[in-house]
Amino acid sequence: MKKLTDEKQAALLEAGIAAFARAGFRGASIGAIAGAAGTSVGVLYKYYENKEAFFDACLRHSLRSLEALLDQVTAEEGKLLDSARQLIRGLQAFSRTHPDHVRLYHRITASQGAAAVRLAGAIESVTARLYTDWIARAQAEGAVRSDMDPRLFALFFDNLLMMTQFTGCCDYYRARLAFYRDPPPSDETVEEELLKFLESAFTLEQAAISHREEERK
Amino acid sequence: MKKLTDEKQAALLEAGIAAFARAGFRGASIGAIAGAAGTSVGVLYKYYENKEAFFDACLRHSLRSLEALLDQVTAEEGKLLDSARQLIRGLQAFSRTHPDHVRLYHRITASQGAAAVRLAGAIESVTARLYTDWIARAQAEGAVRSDMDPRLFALFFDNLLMMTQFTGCCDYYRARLAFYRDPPPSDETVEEELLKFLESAFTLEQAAISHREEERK
Amino acid sequence: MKKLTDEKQAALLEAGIAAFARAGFRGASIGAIAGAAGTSVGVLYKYYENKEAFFDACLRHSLRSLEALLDQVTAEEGKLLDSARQLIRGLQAFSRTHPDHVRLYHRITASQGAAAVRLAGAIESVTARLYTDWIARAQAEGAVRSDMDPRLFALFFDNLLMMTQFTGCCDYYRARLAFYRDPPPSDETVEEELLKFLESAFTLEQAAISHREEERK
Amino acid sequence: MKKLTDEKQAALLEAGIAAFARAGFRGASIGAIAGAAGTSVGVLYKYYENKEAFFDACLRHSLRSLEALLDQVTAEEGKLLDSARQLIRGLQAFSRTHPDHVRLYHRITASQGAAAVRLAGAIESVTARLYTDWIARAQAEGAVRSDMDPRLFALFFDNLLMMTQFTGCCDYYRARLAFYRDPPPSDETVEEELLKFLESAFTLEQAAISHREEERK
DNA sequence: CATGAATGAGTGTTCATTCAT
DNA sequence: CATGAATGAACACTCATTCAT
Repeated sequence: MKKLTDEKQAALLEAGIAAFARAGFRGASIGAIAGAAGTSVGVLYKYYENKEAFFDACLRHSLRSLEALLDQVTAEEGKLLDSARQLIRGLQAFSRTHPDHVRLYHRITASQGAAAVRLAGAIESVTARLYTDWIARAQAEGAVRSDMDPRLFALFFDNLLMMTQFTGCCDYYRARLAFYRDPPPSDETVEEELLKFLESAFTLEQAAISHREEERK
Repeated sequence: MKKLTDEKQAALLEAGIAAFARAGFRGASIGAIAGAAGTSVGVLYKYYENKEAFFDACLRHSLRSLEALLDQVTAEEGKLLDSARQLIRGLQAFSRTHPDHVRLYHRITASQGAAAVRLAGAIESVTARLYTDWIARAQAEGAVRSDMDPRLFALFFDNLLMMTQFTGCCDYYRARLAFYRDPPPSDETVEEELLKFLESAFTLEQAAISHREEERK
Repeated sequence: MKKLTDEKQAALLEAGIAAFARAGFRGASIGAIAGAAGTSVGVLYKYYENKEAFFDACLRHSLRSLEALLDQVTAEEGKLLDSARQLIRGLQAFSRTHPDHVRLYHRITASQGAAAVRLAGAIESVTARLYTDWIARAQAEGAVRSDMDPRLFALFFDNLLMMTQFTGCCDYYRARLAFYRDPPPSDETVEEELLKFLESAFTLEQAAISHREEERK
Repeated sequence: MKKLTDEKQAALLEAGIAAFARAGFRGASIGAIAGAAGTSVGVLYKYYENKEAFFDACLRHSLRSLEALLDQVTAEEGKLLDSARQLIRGLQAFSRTHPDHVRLYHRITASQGAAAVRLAGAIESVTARLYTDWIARAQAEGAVRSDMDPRLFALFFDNLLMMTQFTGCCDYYRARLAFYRDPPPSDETVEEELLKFLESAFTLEQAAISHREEERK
């Protein structure tokens, strides 16, 4: 009986994620979600106080799957760019298998107020420390330019990863991509080019400095 | 009374932008918007056929201010990074003065379906060409590494700019920033570090190649 | 200036009659009526306290044109059936030239409450007396069967005239006619048959009585 | 609770009939109807897609009771005037027990456009054939004058029945009746006089012809 | 304990009515 | 005195939430 409950709960959350991702908070209907999950609205309201609480639960559920992905990548220590490559591939795969989770994640970033702040903490506290550590360690090893703030570079790194993920799932970003490259590039091409971008962004301090000095003359 | 019309119209659009940014298309209430603008629903429906038409008008109004910014930057031809600096500063200023416009823009990117595609066209067709041209020209001049796809690098460039803008306005991204740097960096610091990031990402092909070759050994 | 006002007033009433006849009280729009009459809503509200008052005025105006028709027929004294023929022809002609007036008249009969009672008085007090007198006089002259109540026969007579008129103008009754005769009969045929119907209804007392007595045996 | 469903449904339809009869389609308020039926708007919209669908259901409900009456009269074959007497009595009783149904029927006859035509078909296709057949058969049997168009006489017959019914229910027609007979006649008197009227209208061809010929001399 | 019918507050939208110009 | 923009009450309709079964 308990297991049935867990299954129902998972079904509700998945149905909720799909509905909220597709139609947004207001556009999604509690009745339709309960129906899609094979239960009734009454059950949903036994577990969750109201629509907002259920939405939060969907978000948290969605984040848990992202966290699982990150844990996997974090486990294997390696060179910064190798880890980045793993991450990019993992996120691209995740986008293909769980597009609704990504779309919902994107919706989170649009929410305002205290809830947004709380949710940001749930996922970003991990990645921020992880990426910053990666870069700081690479910096200490001399593999990455030293005249930069590892925390902000970690942020830029994360920014590029997030946008790459959104571009794979959200209609707007997909349409936008077509303005840059039509037909759209393969996952492999994006991976390759993004790594190129990151590689030279992270390295090559001396040349950068000399380049800048030349310009100033 | 006729003189007031223009002011009222602007007030309606600003109130609409704020409301749509906060609560999304369905979540925003026409009555509340009219009230916030100091008018009545009837006036709104004199100008706009329905909620969707009003939403479109809000978007167009919002885009006009962004386009004005782009025009300004486009006007002054210069080095890629100088233009980038202008753009970053402009967007940061825009985020400070029109946070709701940025939030609304972010909302749009979360929408699904045909509307999202249409909107992407309205906004991105300009920037995609602009950035791609910048980078391709810089590449031709030898100021930018040649072993990259200018179109995808333009996309990454735009990605970083968009995220920088969102970070200045959206609660989620602001909270996220705090995990990377608390207290948050000043606009100037972000500008400086982002330019560093871009500069080395765009330049220094040889070093990048040699660096990669060394790693492979 | 006074004349202009009278013209405007007439234009308003005609526009109102057309609109109310077509769309009913709620369906007709004050703004559209004022526009069709070439004036503004303000003028309408100078003359009439509200929509209901204006509707009443339209009804009264509509009745005045019917009264004019009746006065004309009443003027020429003659045999009952000759007068009936005049009346039928007059009403048929009126239906052709003023269909909206007839439709509005039909709407009146659907209104409820004190207003309906008041309006009934405006027109029916005339016809009731007129028809009753006709029949009573014909009865006295021996031209009409004597074993009937002239007042109720006058009512039946009026009923048939009203329905004939409505059948000429109102969509429902026109469609209904098609179930009785398709293609619909000409005005002349209706006139002829209706007179036949009335003629034998009014006359032939003896035969009627003997016929009834036979049945009872 | 399920048992209540049928009662509530009937209550809704009756409340709807009363409201539509009083105020017309646009004038009647769904909220007020639901309130009068002792339920909420939500229930109404569970059963009916929209106001129009509910209006149609009210009409159908109303027509069912009329059809039941007609079926009853049709079942007992008999002399034309006996059937007419049954019909008159039935309609008078119907007017007493279901005045709102009759008022609604009268409203329908005032509607314009395609809806009116459709409704006319739903209602009149039955009666038109029934009455025409009656009269044609009576004509063949020699019980009714032969020099008339049975279809138009059936129409006049129906006209008189309809007006008799309306006179029992609609304020306007009731007030009008008072101008013909005050105090108003009993149902029995109306029945008696109307049958007299119909009887001689339908019969006595020879006398009619001779009467007419005499007049022409 | 699950269900889903009932509720009714809230939405977009219209339009009679007012009143500043 | 005419105008028609502004008002806001009222409507059809939806859907989160409750609770009798």
